[in-house]
Order: sequence, then C-alpha cells, then structure tokens
Amino acid sequence: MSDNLASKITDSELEVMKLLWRAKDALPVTEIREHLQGSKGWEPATIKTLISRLVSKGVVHQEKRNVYYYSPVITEKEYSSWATKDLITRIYNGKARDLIASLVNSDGLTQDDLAELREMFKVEE
Amino acid sequence: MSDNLASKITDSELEVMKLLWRAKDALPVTEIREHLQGSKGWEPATIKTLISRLVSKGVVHQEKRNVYYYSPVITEKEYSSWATKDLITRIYNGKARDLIASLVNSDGLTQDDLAELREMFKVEE
DNA sequence: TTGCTTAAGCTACAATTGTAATCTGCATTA
DNA sequence: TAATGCAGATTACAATTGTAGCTTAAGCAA
Repeated sequence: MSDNLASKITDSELEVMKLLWRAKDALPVTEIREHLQGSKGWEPATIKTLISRLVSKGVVHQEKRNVYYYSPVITEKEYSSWATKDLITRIYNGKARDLIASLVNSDGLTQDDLAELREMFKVEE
Repeated sequence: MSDNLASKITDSELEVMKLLWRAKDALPVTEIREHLQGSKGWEPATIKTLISRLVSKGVVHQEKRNVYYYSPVITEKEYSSWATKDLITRIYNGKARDLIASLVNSDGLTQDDLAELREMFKVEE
C-alpha cells in the first residue's frame, strides 16, 4: 500500500472500511447502509459518497453483479500498520521505541497489557 | 489537554509546534521564520497564518513584549501521548497492546529496538 | 405495461487545511 | 521628520472532508 492511498482514508471513510473488513465477503450498498445508518446516523447519500470516494482512492473494489458489491483492497493489518508507522514518523521522529516508551510512561497500558507485553518480549527472543 | 485542542493541530501546524517545543524560551516570529522558511520553504505569510491558528486554538501562548513572543501551551509529551491514544482508539479498538503487537509483527522495530524494549519491560517489573 | 423504489452518479455546500497576498500602523533609519 | 520595512491583522483561494440533496435509469410489483 502506497503512502498516498492510506493517507487518504479519512475518519468517516474509515468507518466504512471497518465494516468491509469485518464482512467476510463483498457487500452491496444495502448492507453497508443497514449497518452504518443505525450506528453512525448517516443518510443513505452520505454512505454512498463515502463508498465512492473509497473506490476512487483505490482502497475499495467494486464488482458489478446485479448491483455493485464492495470489498476492501487493503487489509486492516496493512492499514493499521501503515497508520502506526505514520504516527511514528510524524510524532516520534521515526523511533518506534519512543512510541512504546511513551505508552509505558503515560498509563496508556493496563497491568494486563504490561503482563502480556513482558510475555511477548520474552518469547520474542 | 482536551481532545478538542489536540485534535486540531494539523500537520503544518505541528511543524511550528515542534520548533517551539525545541526552543527553551518563547520565540518571536523572526526566529520562527528563520527556522521554518529554510526547512519547509514557507513564505513568511504562511508561517504567520500557522502561528495565528495555533494561538486561536489555544495551544500556543503569545506574550506581548516589543513584538509578540510565542510559546507552547501544551508539552510535546502531552501531545504525543494524546496522539498515540487517539490512534489506539481509532485503529486498535482501544487496545494498546494491539498497537504494540502490530509493531512487533510488522518489522516496525529494529533489533536494537527489541533489545531495548526487553530491557524496558524487565526493569518495569 | 406502467408506475414506484432505489442504486448509482452528479451536484452542493460549509468547515478545515495548506498556502499565501495585501493592508495598516509602528518603529527604525537616513 | 520623512521614508522604509516589517509585525500583526485581514482577506483569499483551492483542495479536502463531512454531510447530504437531486437526477436518472433500471428493476420489480401491481
């Protein structure tokens, strides 16, 4: 995924992506609406706009059947990993460890998190 | 720092904040320009706009002396910690450990990073 | 077959952001 | 003191984003 594509997923659009990621198959507008209209209170037109923009940006694929079916072109992992690297670049001077240090030192982590992380880094060896 | 304030620091504005954070004292426009004009290629007017917006947003304080002197109202740590939590909320479902797991599993970390993190979590105990 | 519903496309419009020019008044210089 | 330059304020303007309405065409129901 290029910097370009990912950087262009906006907050509202991300909600649509999240839905598509959760769905195992491509979804028609009807279903996308069904989920987002309630949870986000968006009008049908709004949802259509978001989908169109995601398609133009190349991060959602549309397949013509009876109606269009939409599916993500990038995976959630690809996106979150990109977003994380972007944060590290912009805010932590490119130093991933500084991000983690910041988390550790600002009660961003629960005791459980810490325990799990200790495990993670032990095994990682 | 409220969500409101921090969420409103844009990419360009962040460059100004970074400069103010690095400076130990309040800076006049002259000095801010001196640094950013070269590194970012911005016109004086652009820099003034960014400063004004930061002041309106309440994240930069201006003090009238001979000319105005500008200093950050929020610390860099406050901001980066906020930005990190924001990422975790938006992308990792609020789970900090998922962020770290993502880093570990996507070569976002160098060997050095890993070594240091192992240290960090050992001592942390 | 004819009209109703609605998917898809196009248009809209205000707020924010990136980038900057212009204006205005004070301070410094000749 | 008169001219000049620059700080600070105001205005500008296009692209992006959030949010949505209008139009057109096609499928489905009566």
